[in-house]
Amino acid sequence: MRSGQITIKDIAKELGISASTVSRALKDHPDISSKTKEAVNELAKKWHYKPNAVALSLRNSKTNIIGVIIPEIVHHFFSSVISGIEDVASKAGYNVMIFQSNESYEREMENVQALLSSRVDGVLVSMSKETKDHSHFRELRDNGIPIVFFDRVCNDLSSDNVIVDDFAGAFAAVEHLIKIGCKRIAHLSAPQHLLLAQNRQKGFRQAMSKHKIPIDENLIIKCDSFDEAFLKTPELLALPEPPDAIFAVNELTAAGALLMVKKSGLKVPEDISIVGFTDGVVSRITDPSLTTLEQHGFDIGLKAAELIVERITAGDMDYEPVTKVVKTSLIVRGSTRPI
Amino acid sequence: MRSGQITIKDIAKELGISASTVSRALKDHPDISSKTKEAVNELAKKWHYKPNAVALSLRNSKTNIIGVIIPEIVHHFFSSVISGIEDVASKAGYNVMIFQSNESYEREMENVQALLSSRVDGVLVSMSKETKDHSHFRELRDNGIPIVFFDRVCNDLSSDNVIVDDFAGAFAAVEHLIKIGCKRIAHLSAPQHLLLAQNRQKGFRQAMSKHKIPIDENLIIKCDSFDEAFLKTPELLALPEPPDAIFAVNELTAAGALLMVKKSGLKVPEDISIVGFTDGVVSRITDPSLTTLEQHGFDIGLKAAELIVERITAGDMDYEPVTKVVKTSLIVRGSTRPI
DNA sequence: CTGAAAGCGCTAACAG
DNA sequence: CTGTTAGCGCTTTCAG
Repeated sequence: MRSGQITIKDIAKELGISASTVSRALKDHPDISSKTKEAVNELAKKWHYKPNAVALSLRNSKTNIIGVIIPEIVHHFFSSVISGIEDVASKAGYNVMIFQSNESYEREMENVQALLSSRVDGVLVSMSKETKDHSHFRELRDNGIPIVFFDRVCNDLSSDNVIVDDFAGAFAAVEHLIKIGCKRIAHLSAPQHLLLAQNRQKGFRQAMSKHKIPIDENLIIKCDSFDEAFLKTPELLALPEPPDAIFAVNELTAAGALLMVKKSGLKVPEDISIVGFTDGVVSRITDPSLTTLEQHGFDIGLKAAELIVERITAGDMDYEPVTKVVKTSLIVRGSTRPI
Repeated sequence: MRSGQITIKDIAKELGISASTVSRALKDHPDISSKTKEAVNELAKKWHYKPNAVALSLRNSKTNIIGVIIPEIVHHFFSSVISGIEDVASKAGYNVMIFQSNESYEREMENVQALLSSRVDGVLVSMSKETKDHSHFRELRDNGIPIVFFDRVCNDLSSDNVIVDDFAGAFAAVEHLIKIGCKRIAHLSAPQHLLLAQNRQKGFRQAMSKHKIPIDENLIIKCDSFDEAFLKTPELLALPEPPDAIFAVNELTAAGALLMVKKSGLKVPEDISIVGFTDGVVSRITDPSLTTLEQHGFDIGLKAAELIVERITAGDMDYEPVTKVVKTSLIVRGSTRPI
């Protein structure tokens, strides 16, 4: 067997015609005689001819590749997003190239370099927690590569964004806690340079003040992982006036808090109600299962991919950035007490 | 600003030299005068020149892309594998292209076509549950593209494999159940055309017979998802002689069984011990947390990626296939009673 | 030390 | 209806 894959030339040679004729025959060009077309198509099928995407990319200056940079793949939310992206992309004829930043700014910049080299047609990014400078993203745009940010977006770079309605989600969650009678609500929050964290905290505060509940700043702490919840929850419970509810910035943190509350002998939801954010498997599987906000990761992936495909096909880098907001939905489960 | 990215030609033109000189200068060719080199490198940096990977791919017939086909990204195990793959790949200078089969044979074949078209250098596959015919994978190989299967491997196609030691894992799990005194052990199993499912069941059977415990075939049922566990667990518990332990083929199934057992009023682990397979977040978060087998998804990804990179660099399709086995580790948690 | 030319696979303008 | 040519960006002989 010959090495390498079949090319248009191989077919041309076999049939004693020119490469361009083969090319035209394969795309059913009206100029070509049906006899030639038949012969070409038959041989192409027989030999399993597959157009060389690399050659096409070079010729058309279009790779049909969408690059994706995410902090961590191993994360229910992010893998859902990728799943959504892959879905839209494959339907639109694009392939998806994945890069992990591992929450490192350094790595994220390398990823961007690789993306530039690869000449991807568009890029989808959820920023690393470390990232504060955005010039590498600007470089993509300067090179005519459209970007859509999702979830962890840039506040200073004017850009296309697809985000969760963090504010409304947090607001709804906290309002729910208030409605079921909670008064001292703690908030386990993420670093405040993330827009997402800001908005969730804003939602928390606004819900509290709407219902005229004083905010105890001691109940708002930075705590955004399963392990950190193990450390910090006991401290909260040890306060002179401990909380009667916890609103956590994400699912794993909520699960960690839940475990620690139970371990300390308190009952959920009788003594303390807990609400998380993001509806992954985790929230369904804890005992009691977690009241949480469905974040619709898959939808975010869909929307982000649709938007980037739009930008790519428009081919015009002079667009007005849009921000698409995906609504969250409050899912009430066992970790909050009934009204 | 010019549209498209900077090319070697742009630099050549600006400097009044030829493209080939620029090319050589950029790769520090000894023939080139240091003055020229300096000028070229300076301008390249100033203009943010990035070599066009597409052109390189075409020229070298090498894309530096590794294609990955997996059933579902949204799955702790698979996303861990991808993470491992991405890690190795990026270090070795490869990019990773992701395709989901969504457990569909149809889709998997389309993925392979896309991979062929993309001229990826190598492919990593975990087969869909539906796949019984493997000619599409053979086509990859016939075109000189090496494949490494992981986790869900092909039994009839002789190929490189990276698998979990399912047999030993299952054996260890069941032996542990026996040691803590369980006698009637149920096995929630996956479809038997998957090698993985066969091996786990074999491990189950062998452990039982080693300890001379009779196997009740009514306690071996096909049940491999969270929802299915909701349906089938009550049936098991309603048997005249219900089980005193459950060994589930995966984590979510174990979690589903756990919930149903608790719901039926029985206590875990006092009345029934449960062991799962795969150590994802889920197993750590259930109450009690699940005794399970760490499947080392990340390691599988590492190994698979290392192997494919090896095959690619060897560039010889005439190799003796190897099967690498990643050991599982039994993690004992609260869902099994102490000895 | 540098340049011109050819070729990776494909297509589109141009020319019969 | 079909072939020739040129070019996408890059490297690598071969010539100077």
